[in-house]
Amino acid sequence: MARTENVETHDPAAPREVGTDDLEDFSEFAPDVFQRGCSSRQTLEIVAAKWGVLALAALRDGSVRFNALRRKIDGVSEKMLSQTLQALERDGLVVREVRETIPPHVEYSLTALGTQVSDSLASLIRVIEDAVPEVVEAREAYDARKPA
Amino acid sequence: MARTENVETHDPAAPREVGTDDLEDFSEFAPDVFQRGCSSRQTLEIVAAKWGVLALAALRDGSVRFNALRRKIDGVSEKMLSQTLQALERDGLVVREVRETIPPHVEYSLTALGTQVSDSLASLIRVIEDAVPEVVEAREAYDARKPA
DNA sequence: CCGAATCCGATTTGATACTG
DNA sequence: CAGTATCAAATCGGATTCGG
Repeated sequence: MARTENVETHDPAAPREVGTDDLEDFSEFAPDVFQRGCSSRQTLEIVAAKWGVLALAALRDGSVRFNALRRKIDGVSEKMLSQTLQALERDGLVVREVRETIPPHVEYSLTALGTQVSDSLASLIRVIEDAVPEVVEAREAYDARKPA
Repeated sequence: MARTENVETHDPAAPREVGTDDLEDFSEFAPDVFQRGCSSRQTLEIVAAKWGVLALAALRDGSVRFNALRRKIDGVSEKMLSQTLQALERDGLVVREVRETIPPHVEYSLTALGTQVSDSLASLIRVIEDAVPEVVEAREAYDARKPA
């Protein structure tokens, strides 16, 4: 019974929206993404969250500033990008470097681990982008079968 | 302004929770996951959704029945698994085969495209599982820096 | 200019119950 | 067995506000 006791409906003092689950620590066991609570599953949920893939992919170019990332990733809000980057930084996939200039200058880049992950994602993205015609066709066929 | 006019707070008659965005059709353009509305981005959001990765990974073993998938993917609800599989089927990554017996017998398997995607995901998962010790350490360091 | 914190509606999620 | 329906709760995400 190490689950949270936080039963307060919608606690506003909890800025823990992306990838900050606090289930049990499974780090002693063989990592298995299929087991919930496993660290690897937690990391997967951050990486494979709505903005995680795109953030990691966008960082392959090298070091990128916050607003440059924001512009590149169409549709992301400041809040979600910020949260996503924080979660990725916490898991050691991304580094955040602050240059104390005026105006401030913050750059994000990949760690070695982040680069490995990003490489896998790049291959995933390539497959998906190349498959667009096929996917569109599949969708049309599916929707024709199930118009309901 | 082609966005939905569905302003009714929480319309229960809308079973469109996974991967059924209805933005514009970008299929004429060069696919770019960074552009919202692009088909490739829609597919990515299904694949890289909370349960998409695990479902595709779980299907690498071959043809699997619904409840077997459900047992393998710890924590998934029937509803989400069902929605995820439907979305994946719609995009042509998964095939659903029904055997009209009593009791019913439904098997899911990967298409050729689904297999390609799943291969990328397998590599991603391997990286993440192998990195668990590193990630756990990174988390501790991060939390020590920012206990607030 | 960079980004974090707060507020709050909308969407997604998941337990449970129910159907073919 | 393989889902769908229902509803409450959690999460998301945009707008705005605040701080360095």
